[in-house]
Amino acid sequence: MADNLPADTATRILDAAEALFAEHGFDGASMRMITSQAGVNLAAVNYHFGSKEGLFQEVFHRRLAELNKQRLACLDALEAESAGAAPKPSRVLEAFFGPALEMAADTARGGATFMRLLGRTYTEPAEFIRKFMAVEYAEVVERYTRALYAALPDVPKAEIVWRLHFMMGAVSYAFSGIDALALVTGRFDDDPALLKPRLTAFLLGGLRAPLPDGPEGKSGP
Amino acid sequence: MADNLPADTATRILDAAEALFAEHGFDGASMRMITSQAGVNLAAVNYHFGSKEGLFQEVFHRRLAELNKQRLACLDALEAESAGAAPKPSRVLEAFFGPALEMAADTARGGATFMRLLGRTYTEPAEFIRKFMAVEYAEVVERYTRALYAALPDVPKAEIVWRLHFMMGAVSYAFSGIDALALVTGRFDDDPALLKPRLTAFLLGGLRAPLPDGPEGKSGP
DNA sequence: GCAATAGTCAAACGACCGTTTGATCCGGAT
DNA sequence: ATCCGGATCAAACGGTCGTTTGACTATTGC
Repeated sequence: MADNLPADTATRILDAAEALFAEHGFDGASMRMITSQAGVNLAAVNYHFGSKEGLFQEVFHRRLAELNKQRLACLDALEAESAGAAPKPSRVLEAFFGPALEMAADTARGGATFMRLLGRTYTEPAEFIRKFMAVEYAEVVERYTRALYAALPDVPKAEIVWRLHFMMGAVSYAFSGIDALALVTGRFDDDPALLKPRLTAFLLGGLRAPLPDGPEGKSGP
Repeated sequence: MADNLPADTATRILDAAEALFAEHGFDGASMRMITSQAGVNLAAVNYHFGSKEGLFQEVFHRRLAELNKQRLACLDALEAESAGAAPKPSRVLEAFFGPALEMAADTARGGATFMRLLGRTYTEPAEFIRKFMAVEYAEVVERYTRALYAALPDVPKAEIVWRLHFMMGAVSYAFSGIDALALVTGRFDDDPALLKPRLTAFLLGGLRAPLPDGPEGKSGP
């Protein structure tokens, strides 16, 4: 059951917890499952992370800190490149979802596992989870909503917030990837590398869709 | 803790379970929480539903059977109306997501609660859940994918399946509605009745988006 | 060489889990 | 009046949960 690479005890716990939380959820993955898969003593989790909740938070912080740092760097580069002018919506979307999609494609270092976990965690309303997710995402969401406001001046801001909401739903669902559909339609045999262009095309179409009530309002270029 | 309306014992259990599963998940909602909220004896669940899993399945079957019956009826009506010709994509989408959105707006009779539960359950990979979800959805998905193939002859079938996948993600995420975003951007003060036009506009934009790789392919009218 | 510290370990803690049991109640058929 | 089956009930079952304890080991600083 132990990992191939011994590594640090805390790291082995984080890796095992990431995989088991993704598969069974927070309540469904027990401390004994986690520690035995990590090949460490049961008490090690409480020693290194204080509690099961502390472990859960650290599993997320380890990945999200890196992911959101990349997202901010991408946006910085994009804004520097188009000095002063508003970047195109497609570029903003790519800056936001690109790093996540790359992480989702990284099956070797556990990125894919984490994105599955992230996808299913978005829909879990446990309070301690919502709390630290809000903290972890605060800066990124703030910067990107402002970038989208500038990129889509014709679309009302409230509409943009909603659509960002919808987009994150589509993405996290694509990650959690349990394929409720695939169970019915038969498994996709497609190359998973095709997910990125397909998803971004879909998201961009939704982001720039005509406004609901009013006339056949146009939107981005 | 007991409900206002005494009603049938089995029904009271189903109502309480629906709410508690939505809030805490399958593992997080215990039998004792459910039965005490329903105001019934602990053993009543096993007597009426056999097991906790049986209860969970029945919570879903009660709502999904009705929901999918409506969806099939909507599609029947749509196909009868446009005799022979392929219905417009927007009409197909409305037939599919309309009943779900109406149920989500029904806060009085618990429909909204169930749709939150449904949203978070899509991302839970527990095997017994995936099994009966596949059974429950089989006919509806089969009929609607065929309808979308006909409605969007220019879009490759694989692409349509993917996009249906993305759309269900956006919708279920909108339902689970814990508003990971709202935590950061501040709560939406908007009328929840505006969700339907906003969501359908977004979905239609995504469904008819230009294809990813090839030329600037057009799609539906 | 020795004290101090960080890490690991087996074992146990009380609490809660889903399920089962057997007694008890009750309305309708015999 | 009696029996019967469905429904409800308090109580208990064996297990598993997250966490804590206290002893033991290895490493560090002086």
